[in-house]
Amino acid sequence: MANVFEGMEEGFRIFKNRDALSPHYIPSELPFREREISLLSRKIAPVLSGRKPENIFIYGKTGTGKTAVTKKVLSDLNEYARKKGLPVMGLYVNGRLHDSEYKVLVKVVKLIDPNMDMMGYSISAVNDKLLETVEGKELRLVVAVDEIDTVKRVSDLVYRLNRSNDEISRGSISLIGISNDPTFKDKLDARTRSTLCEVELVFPPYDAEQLRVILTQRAKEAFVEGAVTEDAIALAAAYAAKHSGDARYALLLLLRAGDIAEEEGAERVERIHVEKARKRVEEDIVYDMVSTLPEQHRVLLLALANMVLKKSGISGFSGEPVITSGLLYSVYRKTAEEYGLSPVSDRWFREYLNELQTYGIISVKVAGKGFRGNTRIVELNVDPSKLRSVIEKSL
DNA sequence: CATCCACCGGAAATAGGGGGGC
DNA sequence: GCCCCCCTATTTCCGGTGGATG
Repeated sequence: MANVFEGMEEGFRIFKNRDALSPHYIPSELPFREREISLLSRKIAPVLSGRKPENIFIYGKTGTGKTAVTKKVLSDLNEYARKKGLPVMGLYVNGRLHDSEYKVLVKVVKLIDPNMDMMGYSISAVNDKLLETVEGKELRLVVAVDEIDTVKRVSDLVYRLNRSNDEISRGSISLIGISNDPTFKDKLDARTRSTLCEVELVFPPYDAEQLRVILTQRAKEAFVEGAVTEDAIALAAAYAAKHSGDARYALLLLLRAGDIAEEEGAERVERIHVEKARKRVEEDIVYDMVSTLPEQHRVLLLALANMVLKKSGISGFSGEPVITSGLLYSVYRKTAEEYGLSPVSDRWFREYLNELQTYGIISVKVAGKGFRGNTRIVELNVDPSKLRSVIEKSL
């Protein structure tokens, strides 16, 4: 019998290193972010000479390089500190995965020393452990909390970490908060805002030309030489520029175009593959947002998607149907029951709505005139039919 | 203009899961 | 194993809020 792998390398004539296009890949060079990198590192640099850096707030739309820049700067910081033998540590925590003051603290302790797992201990025990460790080792920490807007009761976290500096005689803890929600800063109370936002850094979206350069650079790493045309790259860049300059979208587009070219057995990635990739990328993005959500959130979204598709709602001024929260709640209840789930109370439903809004999947605004009282109108920010198919598959 | 309605969101109460100490 | 502690998710309770209604 012939070797089962016979001829299989044929499939790899498009990609050389597919990972280079993945959203998690951190390239060694970040074009058009030199200014941000140098600003951020300069603001952090005092930590190397034993002073506590100011807290930093980073804001920018998705796919503007906030995470990549932060990770790059932190990893350079760690490398430099290791080389010089300095007790300096840059830590990265994702707020969506660690969405409470408690979870962030536990994660920070675990990042300092992977053997320390404080899960289950009281928050004050975790905090004491953290302070004791920082003081004992004279650690100077820079803690970056990505997607900080998804952390519940952020102000408690910011306040606690900041106050820690007063309670220890040696070492320090500085914060970097990262958010893509433009309203997040306004939602903070004045004291938290002035604490967290001592320094602010805004990341602008990329334009089409910049995206083209970024894609070209990544394509060099990702594709076999000559396996992608400049045309295809330019088109992907143009689409992404329209998509609010989102580099992640651009990379995903090229990745999917490559997949499609490979599936079709094409020699190289051309414009047509980028065109075809668009649909799949839209689904990828919806899937990304939805797949990690709890069941109840998905049911709620399914109910909403169905309502949008059926256009069954209450008519506003202009006569076009709008979906009020109360109406959505009753549809959600029915949907939940259809799937054999017990629906949550209306109070918790409102909490879900707010969470989904911070995730950016839906928008909620007060109805105002034309509607009774504090009624809010819910809008879906993604394609309803794609959302429905993704959720139905997952339930 | 008083009252009603539809919903908002804080606070307290409750259930449950993880963990230590003995 | 039992008891108590802490965090988290969820329910229950309830006092707003602001436009609609008569």
